[in-house]
Amino acid sequence: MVATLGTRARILDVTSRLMMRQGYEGTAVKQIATEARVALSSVYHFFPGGKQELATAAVRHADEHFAQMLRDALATKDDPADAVVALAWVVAEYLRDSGWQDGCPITATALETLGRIPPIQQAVEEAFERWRGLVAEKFQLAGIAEQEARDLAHTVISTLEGAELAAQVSRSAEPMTIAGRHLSRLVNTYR
Amino acid sequence: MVATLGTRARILDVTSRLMMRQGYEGTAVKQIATEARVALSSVYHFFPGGKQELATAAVRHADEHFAQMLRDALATKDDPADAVVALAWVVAEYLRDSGWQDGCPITATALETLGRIPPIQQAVEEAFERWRGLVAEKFQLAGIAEQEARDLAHTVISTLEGAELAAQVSRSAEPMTIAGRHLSRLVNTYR
DNA sequence: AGCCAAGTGGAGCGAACGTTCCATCCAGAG
DNA sequence: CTCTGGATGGAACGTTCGCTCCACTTGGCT
Repeated sequence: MVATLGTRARILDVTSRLMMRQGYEGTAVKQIATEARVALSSVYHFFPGGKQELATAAVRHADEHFAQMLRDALATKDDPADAVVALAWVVAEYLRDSGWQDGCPITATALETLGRIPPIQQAVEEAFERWRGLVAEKFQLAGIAEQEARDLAHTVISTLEGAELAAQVSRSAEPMTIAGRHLSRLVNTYR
Repeated sequence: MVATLGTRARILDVTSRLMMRQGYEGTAVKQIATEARVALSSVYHFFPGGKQELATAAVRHADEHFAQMLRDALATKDDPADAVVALAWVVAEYLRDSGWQDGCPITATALETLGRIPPIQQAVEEAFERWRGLVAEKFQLAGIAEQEARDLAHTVISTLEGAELAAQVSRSAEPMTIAGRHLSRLVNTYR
């Protein structure tokens, strides 16, 4: 049913965008319904588990979307150090284009619900694990040993995550470009 | 008036702790008053600007507290690479001791209110700037050039920030220890 | 044509939200 | 002792929250 998929997808899109900017508690179900041009009852029709189920699904939705962005950015360069710089650059563009309003799509929701809404925390954990996996895979293909590649991926994701926040707060791409430069330097020490 | 100072300080302590764990929207003024064992009217007596003024003050309060922790950790080692490892270690201990519930005291509030409550955003910006300044100062004292020290401080704070989140989500100190190791390696490439 | 399930619209629930108001309390100044 | 102003306790405000319910419309099947 095309209309069904369209409506459901629209709800998820709006939810992940709003929760990215306002967090979990700061986003009302009514606002989601309004901005998605959908009846409030439809939200509960598609997500009978209510706000928690909706938020969990939105985290997974954003996870896939962000992972695709990472894949595309990593694929533009063969050299792992160059790829990391490209990663930082793509993310920086994405932040700037939103007027520094958008950042990591799940961080705000994650921080608010940590230890209080387990299904959301698990979805966040899986998202981070997937993103690290993409980076680690790139490093291994470039000849970096498995354990080192995994550890590097940890730091790459952590650093980008923190730099995103710093860039948003200061409304400047500088934290991202600096992070990209330092990360590529770090990666280069492993070959 | 000792009691007055005590009450005000108690409100700020509770507010910063609650907002760290639940964010801005997720923390009710009534809950703050209850946990601080203070009358609700007292909260508005000390912070006539309401929740926004209270949150702004709480961010500044947490800023000072966290800065002191950074200062202490940095002072334990002379070598800048060792100091960064100590930093990561101290933060990791702090996270673990809270059962992975506490993290950076201002990140959750910052993300939720970005671009929507300017005074809070400014307080967050000043906090990050202060923390970076402490790290940069340490690097300069160790003979690293000013510009390089400042850039490194950017990445150190960003990486620790991101690693904190990863550690909280995965309930493991591993992201912090990996971050510390990589950051010290990065710092060592600058001498 | 008749039917059934998917999806909509809108009213309404109790609870919790931020905030206000004011009577009261109490320590220190005169 | 009285006076006074900072601080408190408690009730109450209008609004919004997440969520439920149900009559209704709609589009694809037999």
